[in-house]
Amino acid sequence: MMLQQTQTGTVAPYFAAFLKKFPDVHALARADRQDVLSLWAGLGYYRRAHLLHEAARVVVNELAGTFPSTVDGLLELPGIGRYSAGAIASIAFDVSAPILDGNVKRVLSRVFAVRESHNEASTVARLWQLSTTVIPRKRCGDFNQALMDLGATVCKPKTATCNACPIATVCQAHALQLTQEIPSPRVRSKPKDLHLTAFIIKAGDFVLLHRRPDTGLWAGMWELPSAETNGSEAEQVGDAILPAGVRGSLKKSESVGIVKHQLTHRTVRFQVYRGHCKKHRLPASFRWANANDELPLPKAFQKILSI
DNA sequence: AAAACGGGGCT
DNA sequence: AGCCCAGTTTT
Repeated sequence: MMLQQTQTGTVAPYFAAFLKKFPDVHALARADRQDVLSLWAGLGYYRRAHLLHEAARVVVNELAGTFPSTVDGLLELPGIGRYSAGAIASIAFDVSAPILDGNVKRVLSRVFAVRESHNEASTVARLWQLSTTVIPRKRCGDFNQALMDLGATVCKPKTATCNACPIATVCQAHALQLTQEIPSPRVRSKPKDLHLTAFIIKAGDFVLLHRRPDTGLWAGMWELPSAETNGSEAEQVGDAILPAGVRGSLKKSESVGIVKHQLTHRTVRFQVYRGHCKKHRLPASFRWANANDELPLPKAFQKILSI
Protein backbone atom coordinates (compact mmCIF):
# COMPACT_ATOMS: atom_id res chain seq x y z
CA MET A 1 0.00 0.00 0.00
CA MET A 2 2.86 2.35 0.81
CA LEU A 3 4.44 1.59 -2.56
CA GLN A 4 1.44 2.87 -4.52
CA GLN A 5 2.80 5.85 -6.48
CA THR A 6 5.78 6.02 -4.11
CA GLN A 7 9.35 4.96 -4.80
CA THR A 8 10.79 2.05 -2.81
CA GLY A 9 13.66 4.12 -1.43
CA THR A 10 11.21 6.64 -0.03
CA VAL A 11 9.01 3.95 1.49
CA ALA A 12 11.74 1.89 3.19
CA PRO A 13 12.13 3.82 6.47
CA TYR A 14 8.36 4.34 6.84
CA PHE A 15 7.80 0.61 6.26
CA ALA A 16 10.34 -0.38 8.91
CA ALA A 17 8.83 1.93 11.53
CA PHE A 18 5.31 0.83 10.61
CA LEU A 19 6.04 -2.87 11.06
CA LYS A 20 7.83 -2.25 14.31
CA LYS A 21 4.70 -0.59 15.67
CA PHE A 22 2.19 -2.94 13.98
CA PRO A 23 3.92 -6.33 13.58
CA ASP A 24 0.83 -8.15 12.24
CA VAL A 25 -2.67 -7.62 10.94
CA HIS A 26 -4.19 -7.97 14.41
CA ALA A 27 -2.08 -5.19 15.85
CA LEU A 28 -3.05 -2.95 12.94
CA ALA A 29 -6.74 -3.83 13.16
CA ARG A 30 -7.00 -2.76 16.80
CA ALA A 31 -4.87 0.36 16.43
CA ASP A 32 -6.22 3.89 16.67
CA ARG A 33 -6.41 5.57 13.32
CA GLN A 34 -4.43 8.54 14.63
CA ASP A 35 -1.50 6.22 15.42
CA VAL A 36 -1.69 4.75 11.92
CA LEU A 37 -1.72 8.23 10.42
CA SER A 38 1.24 9.29 12.59
CA LEU A 39 3.40 6.58 11.08
CA TRP A 40 2.20 7.64 7.62
CA ALA A 41 2.90 11.34 8.22
CA GLY A 42 5.17 12.67 5.47
CA LEU A 43 4.50 9.81 3.06
CA GLY A 44 1.52 11.42 1.34
CA TYR A 45 -1.71 10.05 -0.13
CA TYR A 46 -3.03 9.70 3.40
CA ARG A 47 -6.22 7.99 2.30
CA ARG A 48 -4.01 4.93 1.79
CA ALA A 49 -3.43 4.75 5.54
CA HIS A 50 -7.13 4.86 6.26
CA LEU A 51 -7.86 2.22 3.60
CA LEU A 52 -5.08 -0.07 4.86
CA HIS A 53 -6.44 0.23 8.38
CA GLU A 54 -9.92 -0.65 7.10
CA ALA A 55 -8.53 -3.61 5.16
CA ALA A 56 -6.85 -4.94 8.30
CA ARG A 57 -10.13 -4.70 10.17
CA VAL A 58 -11.95 -6.59 7.42
CA VAL A 59 -9.31 -9.35 7.44
CA VAL A 60 -9.53 -9.73 11.21
CA ASN A 61 -13.25 -9.22 11.76
CA GLU A 62 -14.76 -10.80 8.65
CA LEU A 63 -12.11 -13.23 7.39
CA ALA A 64 -10.95 -14.67 10.72
CA GLY A 65 -7.50 -13.15 10.28
CA THR A 66 -6.83 -15.01 7.03
CA PHE A 67 -5.63 -12.92 4.12
CA PRO A 68 -7.38 -13.55 0.76
CA SER A 69 -5.17 -15.49 -1.66
CA THR A 70 -7.07 -14.90 -4.90
CA VAL A 71 -7.27 -11.83 -7.11
CA ASP A 72 -11.04 -11.56 -6.66
CA GLY A 73 -10.76 -11.97 -2.89
CA LEU A 74 -8.03 -9.34 -2.67
CA LEU A 75 -10.05 -6.91 -4.81
CA GLU A 76 -12.71 -6.92 -2.09
CA LEU A 77 -10.36 -5.25 0.34
CA PRO A 78 -10.31 -1.44 0.62
CA GLY A 79 -7.32 0.15 -1.08
CA ILE A 80 -6.45 -2.90 -3.16
CA GLY A 81 -7.06 -2.43 -6.88
CA ARG A 82 -6.20 -4.46 -9.92
CA TYR A 83 -2.44 -3.93 -9.71
CA SER A 84 -2.10 -4.64 -5.98
CA ALA A 85 -4.36 -7.69 -6.19
CA GLY A 86 -2.26 -9.13 -9.01
CA ALA A 87 1.01 -8.32 -7.26
CA ILE A 88 -0.01 -9.86 -3.95
CA ALA A 89 -1.63 -12.92 -5.54
CA SER A 90 1.37 -13.67 -7.75
CA ILE A 91 4.19 -12.79 -5.35
CA ALA A 92 2.72 -14.00 -2.06
CA PHE A 93 0.51 -16.87 -3.24
CA ASP A 94 2.06 -18.00 -6.53
CA VAL A 95 -1.14 -17.29 -8.44
CA SER A 96 -0.72 -16.72 -12.17
CA ALA A 97 -1.97 -13.13 -12.21
CA PRO A 98 -0.87 -10.15 -14.32
CA ILE A 99 0.27 -6.79 -12.99
CA LEU A 100 0.52 -3.36 -14.59
CA ASP A 101 2.27 -0.56 -12.75
CA GLY A 102 4.18 2.42 -14.10
CA ASN A 103 7.32 0.41 -14.73
CA VAL A 104 5.57 -2.49 -16.42
CA LYS A 105 3.58 -0.09 -18.61
CA ARG A 106 6.83 1.39 -19.89
CA VAL A 107 8.60 -1.96 -20.38
CA LEU A 108 5.70 -3.59 -22.24
CA SER A 109 5.10 -0.48 -24.34
CA ARG A 110 8.68 -0.65 -25.53
CA VAL A 111 8.96 -4.41 -25.96
CA PHE A 112 5.82 -4.47 -28.10
CA ALA A 113 6.28 -1.00 -29.60
CA VAL A 114 2.96 0.33 -28.32
CA ARG A 115 3.03 3.96 -29.42
CA GLU A 116 -0.42 5.03 -28.27
CA SER A 117 -0.64 7.33 -25.26
CA HIS A 118 -1.08 5.83 -21.81
CA ASN A 119 -3.80 8.43 -21.26
CA GLU A 120 -6.06 6.36 -23.48
CA ALA A 121 -8.03 3.73 -21.61
CA SER A 122 -7.85 1.49 -24.66
CA THR A 123 -4.04 1.59 -24.50
CA VAL A 124 -4.03 0.58 -20.86
CA ALA A 125 -6.45 -2.25 -21.67
CA ARG A 126 -4.06 -3.41 -24.38
CA LEU A 127 -1.16 -3.35 -21.93
CA TRP A 128 -3.11 -5.39 -19.38
CA GLN A 129 -3.72 -7.92 -22.14
CA LEU A 130 -0.01 -8.00 -22.96
CA SER A 131 0.88 -8.37 -19.28
CA THR A 132 -1.42 -11.39 -19.17
CA THR A 133 0.12 -13.01 -22.22
CA VAL A 134 3.73 -12.75 -21.04
CA ILE A 135 3.17 -14.46 -17.66
CA PRO A 136 4.98 -17.79 -17.42
CA ARG A 137 3.39 -20.84 -15.80
CA LYS A 138 5.98 -21.10 -13.08
CA ARG A 139 7.41 -18.48 -10.75
CA CYS A 140 4.96 -15.85 -11.97
CA GLY A 141 5.65 -13.76 -8.88
CA ASP A 142 9.37 -13.69 -9.59
CA PHE A 143 8.60 -12.87 -13.21
CA ASN A 144 6.36 -9.96 -12.25
CA GLN A 145 8.98 -8.58 -9.90
CA ALA A 146 11.60 -8.96 -12.60
CA LEU A 147 9.42 -6.99 -15.01
CA MET A 148 9.13 -4.15 -12.50
CA ASP A 149 12.82 -4.23 -11.62
CA LEU A 150 13.75 -4.11 -15.28
CA GLY A 151 11.74 -0.92 -15.61
CA ALA A 152 13.17 0.56 -12.43
CA THR A 153 16.84 -0.17 -13.13
CA VAL A 154 17.36 -0.63 -16.90
CA CYS A 155 14.36 0.38 -18.98
CA LYS A 156 14.16 3.80 -17.31
CA PRO A 157 12.03 6.69 -18.59
CA LYS A 158 14.82 9.00 -19.78
CA THR A 159 18.01 6.99 -19.91
CA ALA A 160 17.22 3.45 -20.96
CA THR A 161 20.42 1.39 -20.94
CA CYS A 162 19.55 -1.03 -23.71
CA ASN A 163 23.10 -2.39 -23.91
CA ALA A 164 22.61 -3.75 -20.39
CA CYS A 165 19.14 -5.11 -21.09
CA PRO A 166 18.68 -8.90 -21.00
CA ILE A 167 15.72 -8.78 -23.41
CA ALA A 168 16.98 -6.16 -25.87
CA THR A 169 17.04 -8.83 -28.58
CA VAL A 170 13.27 -9.22 -28.46
CA CYS A 171 12.45 -5.54 -27.89
CA GLN A 172 10.61 -4.00 -30.83
CA ALA A 173 11.26 -0.42 -29.71
CA HIS A 174 14.98 -1.17 -29.61
CA ALA A 175 14.88 -2.77 -33.05
CA LEU A 176 13.01 0.22 -34.47
CA GLN A 177 15.11 2.77 -32.53
CA LEU A 178 11.97 4.08 -30.91
CA THR A 179 13.02 3.70 -27.29
CA GLN A 180 13.10 7.45 -26.74
CA GLU A 181 9.70 7.90 -28.40
CA ILE A 182 7.97 5.21 -26.35
CA PRO A 183 5.97 5.65 -24.29
CA SER A 184 4.52 8.82 -25.77
CA PRO A 185 4.38 11.71 -23.31
CA ARG A 186 1.47 11.76 -20.92
CA VAL A 187 -0.89 14.71 -20.99
CA ARG A 188 -0.89 16.33 -17.59
CA SER A 189 -2.97 19.11 -16.14
CA LYS A 190 -1.14 22.11 -14.75
CA PRO A 191 -0.93 22.46 -10.97
CA LYS A 192 -3.52 24.86 -9.59
CA ASP A 193 -2.59 27.61 -7.16
CA LEU A 194 -3.83 27.30 -3.59
CA HIS A 195 -3.34 30.30 -1.32
CA LEU A 196 -3.48 29.54 2.39
CA THR A 197 -2.94 31.74 5.41
CA ALA A 198 -1.48 29.76 8.32
CA PHE A 199 -0.94 30.78 11.94
CA ILE A 200 1.87 29.72 14.25
CA ILE A 201 0.27 30.45 17.62
CA LYS A 202 2.48 29.53 20.55
CA ALA A 203 1.81 29.29 24.27
CA GLY A 204 5.15 28.59 25.90
CA ASP A 205 6.44 25.33 24.42
CA PHE A 206 3.06 24.50 22.91
CA VAL A 207 1.78 25.27 19.46
CA LEU A 208 -1.85 25.43 18.40
CA LEU A 209 -2.86 22.67 15.99
CA HIS A 210 -6.16 21.89 14.31
CA ARG A 211 -7.50 18.57 13.06
CA ARG A 212 -8.53 18.58 9.42
CA PRO A 213 -11.77 17.01 8.14
CA ASP A 214 -11.86 13.36 7.05
CA THR A 215 -12.17 14.30 3.39
CA GLY A 216 -10.09 16.23 0.91
CA LEU A 217 -6.48 17.34 1.07
CA TRP A 218 -4.57 16.02 4.09
CA ALA A 219 -7.73 14.28 5.32
CA GLY A 220 -7.68 13.48 9.04
CA MET A 221 -4.23 15.01 9.46
CA TRP A 222 -3.35 17.88 11.79
CA GLU A 223 -2.40 21.33 10.58
CA LEU A 224 -1.48 24.78 11.71
CA PRO A 225 -4.78 26.68 11.84
CA SER A 226 -5.17 27.88 8.30
CA ALA A 227 -7.67 28.84 5.66
CA GLU A 228 -7.82 29.70 2.02
CA THR A 229 -7.26 33.41 1.59
CA ASN A 230 -8.83 34.44 -1.72
CA GLY A 231 -7.59 38.00 -1.32
CA SER A 232 -9.18 38.69 2.06
CA GLU A 233 -7.11 40.17 4.86
CA ALA A 234 -5.18 37.74 7.01
CA GLU A 235 -6.64 39.34 10.12
CA GLN A 236 -10.13 38.42 8.97
CA VAL A 237 -8.94 34.90 8.26
CA GLY A 238 -7.71 34.69 11.84
CA ASP A 239 -11.05 35.94 13.12
CA ALA A 240 -12.78 33.24 11.15
CA ILE A 241 -10.72 30.22 12.15
CA LEU A 242 -9.00 30.82 15.51
CA PRO A 243 -10.89 29.79 18.68
CA ALA A 244 -12.45 32.74 20.52
CA GLY A 245 -10.26 32.47 23.60
CA VAL A 246 -7.10 32.44 21.56
CA ARG A 247 -8.31 35.31 19.41
CA GLY A 248 -9.12 37.45 22.44
CA SER A 249 -5.75 37.25 24.12
CA LEU A 250 -3.58 37.09 21.02
CA LYS A 251 -0.67 39.46 21.07
CA LYS A 252 -0.16 41.31 17.85
CA SER A 253 0.55 38.71 15.18
CA GLU A 254 3.13 39.43 12.56
CA SER A 255 3.78 38.04 9.14
CA VAL A 256 6.87 35.88 8.86
CA GLY A 257 6.72 35.50 5.10
CA ILE A 258 5.67 33.10 2.38
CA VAL A 259 6.29 29.36 2.30
CA LYS A 260 5.85 27.62 -1.04
CA HIS A 261 5.00 23.93 -1.14
CA GLN A 262 4.76 22.00 -4.40
CA LEU A 263 2.33 19.13 -4.79
CA THR A 264 1.48 17.23 -7.95
CA HIS A 265 -1.81 19.00 -8.60
CA ARG A 266 -1.42 22.03 -6.39
CA THR A 267 1.09 24.79 -5.80
CA VAL A 268 0.44 25.83 -2.21
CA ARG A 269 1.57 29.25 -1.07
CA PHE A 270 1.33 29.80 2.67
CA GLN A 271 1.17 33.30 4.05
CA VAL A 272 2.51 32.58 7.54
CA TYR A 273 1.70 34.63 10.64
CA ARG A 274 3.17 34.21 14.09
CA GLY A 275 1.67 35.12 17.44
CA HIS A 276 1.52 34.01 21.07
CA CYS A 277 -0.96 33.86 23.90
CA LYS A 278 -1.79 31.91 27.05
CA LYS A 279 -3.13 28.36 26.92
CA HIS A 280 -6.90 28.26 26.73
CA ARG A 281 -9.51 25.56 26.73
CA LEU A 282 -10.03 24.62 23.12
CA PRO A 283 -12.82 23.22 20.96
CA ALA A 284 -12.52 19.50 20.19
CA SER A 285 -10.81 19.91 16.83
CA PHE A 286 -7.93 21.96 18.34
CA ARG A 287 -4.98 20.94 20.50
CA TRP A 288 -2.10 22.57 22.27
CA ALA A 289 0.65 20.28 21.01
CA ASN A 290 4.27 19.88 21.97
CA ALA A 291 7.03 17.82 20.43
CA ASN A 292 6.06 14.69 22.40
CA ASP A 293 2.55 14.47 21.01
CA GLU A 294 3.54 13.00 17.63
CA LEU A 295 0.38 14.24 15.97
CA PRO A 296 0.28 13.35 12.27
CA LEU A 297 1.47 16.46 10.47
CA PRO A 298 1.86 16.72 6.67
CA LYS A 299 5.24 17.74 5.31
CA ALA A 300 3.90 21.15 4.34
CA PHE A 301 3.31 22.04 8.00
CA GLN A 302 6.48 20.32 9.20
CA LYS A 303 8.28 22.65 6.82
CA ILE A 304 6.58 25.76 8.18
CA LEU A 305 7.28 24.80 11.79
CA SER A 306 10.97 24.27 11.06
CA ILE A 307 11.40 27.92 10.05
C1' DA B 1 -13.59 9.78 -18.64
C1' DA B 2 -11.57 12.95 -15.49
C1' DA B 3 -10.31 14.64 -11.12
C1' DA B 4 -8.57 14.11 -6.48
C1' DC B 5 -5.04 12.64 -3.76
C1' DG B 6 1.53 14.10 -1.46
C1' DG B 7 5.88 14.19 -1.65
C1' DG B 8 10.36 13.26 -3.32
C1' DG B 9 13.93 11.30 -6.63
C1' DC B 10 16.18 12.04 -10.98
C1' DT B 11 17.52 14.34 -15.24
C1' DA C 1 11.45 22.74 -14.32
C1' DG C 2 9.58 18.59 -15.84
C1' DC C 3 8.62 13.81 -15.54
C1' DC C 4 7.80 9.85 -12.95
C1' DC C 5 7.12 6.73 -9.01
C1' DA C 6 5.59 -1.13 -7.13
C1' DG C 7 -2.35 3.24 -8.02
C1' DT C 8 -7.04 3.62 -6.00
C1' DT C 9 -11.16 5.92 -5.23
C1' DT C 10 -14.49 9.35 -6.13
C1' DT C 11 -16.89 12.43 -9.09
